[in-house]
Amino acid sequence: MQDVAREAGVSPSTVSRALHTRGYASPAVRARVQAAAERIGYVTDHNARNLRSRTSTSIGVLISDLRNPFYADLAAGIEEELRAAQYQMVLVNDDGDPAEELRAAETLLAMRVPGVIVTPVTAKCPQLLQDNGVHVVCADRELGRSKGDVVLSDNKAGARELTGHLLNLGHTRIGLLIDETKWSTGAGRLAGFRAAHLDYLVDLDEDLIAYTSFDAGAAQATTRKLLNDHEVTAIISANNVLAHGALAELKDRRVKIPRQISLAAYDDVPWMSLVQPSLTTVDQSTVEMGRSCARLLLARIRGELPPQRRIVRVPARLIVRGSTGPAPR
Amino acid sequence: MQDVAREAGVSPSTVSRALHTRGYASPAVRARVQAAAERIGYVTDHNARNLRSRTSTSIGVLISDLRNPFYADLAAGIEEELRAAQYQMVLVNDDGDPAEELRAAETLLAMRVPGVIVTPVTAKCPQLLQDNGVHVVCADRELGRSKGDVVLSDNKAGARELTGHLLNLGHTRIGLLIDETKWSTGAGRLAGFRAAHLDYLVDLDEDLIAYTSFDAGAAQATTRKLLNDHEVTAIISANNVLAHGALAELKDRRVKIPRQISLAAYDDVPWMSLVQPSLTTVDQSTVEMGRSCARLLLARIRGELPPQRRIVRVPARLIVRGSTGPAPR
DNA sequence: ATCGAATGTGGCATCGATGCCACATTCCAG
DNA sequence: CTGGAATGTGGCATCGATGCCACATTCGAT
Repeated sequence: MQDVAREAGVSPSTVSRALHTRGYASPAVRARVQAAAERIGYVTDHNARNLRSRTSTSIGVLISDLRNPFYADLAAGIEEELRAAQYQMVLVNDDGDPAEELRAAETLLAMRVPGVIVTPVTAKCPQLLQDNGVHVVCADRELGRSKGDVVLSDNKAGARELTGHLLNLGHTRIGLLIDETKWSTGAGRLAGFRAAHLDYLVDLDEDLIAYTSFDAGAAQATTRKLLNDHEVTAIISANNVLAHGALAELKDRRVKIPRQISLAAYDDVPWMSLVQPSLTTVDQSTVEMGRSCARLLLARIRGELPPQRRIVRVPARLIVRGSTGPAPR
Repeated sequence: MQDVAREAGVSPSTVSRALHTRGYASPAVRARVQAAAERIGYVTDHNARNLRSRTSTSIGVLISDLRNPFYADLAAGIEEELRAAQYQMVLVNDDGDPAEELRAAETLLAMRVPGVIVTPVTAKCPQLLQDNGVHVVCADRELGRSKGDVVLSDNKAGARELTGHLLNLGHTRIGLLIDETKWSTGAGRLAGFRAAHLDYLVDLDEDLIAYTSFDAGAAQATTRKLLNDHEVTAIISANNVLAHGALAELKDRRVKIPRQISLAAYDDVPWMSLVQPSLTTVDQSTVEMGRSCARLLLARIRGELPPQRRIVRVPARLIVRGSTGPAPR
């Protein structure tokens, strides 16, 4: 910047004003400075600016697994919105590991980011960040009674609609493949599943709720067990990973979908419309969810929001495709 | 840091040495300083450190579309390796738009990142970065005769093996669905396609090379045209997006795969093993490719490499599944 | 006992951008 | 024609970490 000042024949202070802040600067000087900057290829040093102004335009994004299209879409939505607002995205995978997550949070603190978007694994992580004055938006899930802003899919409504769709087709024994119910995500989907049974006055056999772990292989094994031990005419999987496992098992068994068994999933991802038959799913508008997170966070950073926490519920949409049909009688 | 110094009863210089650099610092003082830092929750300010040392531990990653599993896997591999080395990933989507790409490059310059990994859209972008002393690794493709390091899938070998597999099954009229051949990626795959025909002494009908654009819808239309205008017994699509379009068209036509037509694709992504029949593909080890990029870049940054450019070719692996079979006679 | 090396520690300038304050110039009103 | 506001511009300290240099202390060797 010194160089630009020399080149333009003004002081560094003036250069700063001319290029960035909206302080006094005559049009003539402004033009001259800009020309000079252009000429010598000057690029502002973010580190210096950040140091001085005690902030940064980088936003931390902490997710579990970029290879899962759900997180990838979420990140894509976030990035899109941040980029439009001239912010940068620092992306960290935590692999669902609390230790990694905490380490990442510390790194982001060191970077003095003004905000972080996180799909939290542990409540400690958002806590640590907030304690240090960093704005936090939790995405996709809520841990216990947290304090900060949060953006969620309307899990209960979505699962209720999906389950209702199957009940309406005459299914009365529907298996639910689910991995966790401690976080709001799983809890909501389970609640929706239950609610739909109430809506249709169908008794819910608790044994048909098959708990598994967040892993396609495990989901396949659990599906196998479910099918061996119980009579079901339909299966709902609580997310795209579990759907993968369930479908693999049905495929192995050469079960006719939906003639013998209907299959449906929460969280629509591209492959679900490519398989034969294509899967009935709930689209949770993941990209839009990402955008919402970013918009909310930016508004918070700019101080445009009242202090109380905001909960954004992104509507879920049922997409009926070929994998669900009338219950075999 | 001042606070830590006061807390520990030493000077800031000593704190710096005790915590970070490997200068003189007695074990006693070092321990005392660390305890003090811990107590008041001190976290190094990266901005200050970066400013002073004229560098940064953030690495820029410029890709076209995070929602495409290819790029997501690439980014995941990069992030994994960077994180292990205590670097951060600043991820930017350029949507394949040269203007966005250039804008992103400027932002990364402003951040004073020591290196960037990019799937380049324009040669200008790596050029600009290199001119400003930033190390660049190009991933997945090479533009013209570029100067820098590059990590590529062994496109020619992979495509040759895949095409050979089909020729070996007796197919003599194989359609190739491809979007571009100006970049090394498409050029390599096309070259492999040709080479295989030579290997098997099969005349290649140039009309069977169907040029389309990087978009599933367009690929579907192009596939339709290909099937309408020509007799083919097999189709190869040059990447996962085009495969999506091709499969959609075959599905619409209720073509029996592989009885009537065999389908194969370059770039294995998860859905390809889920569809019925599952697709024969070439796995380009995308995650490993990402890791390679990061390793190469870090080595470059650390000055561990000789000056001449390095070209890493990641082996591609043919995966034969159910979508390819003997040519109908 | 004395000198010089070895080993720690503090002082201070520095990285580049910013924003406050002071100062210079222009301009209009009285 | 003069005083004071209005409008620009430069000087300087500052953000926090670093690394050089100088200095202080300890220790062993002669």
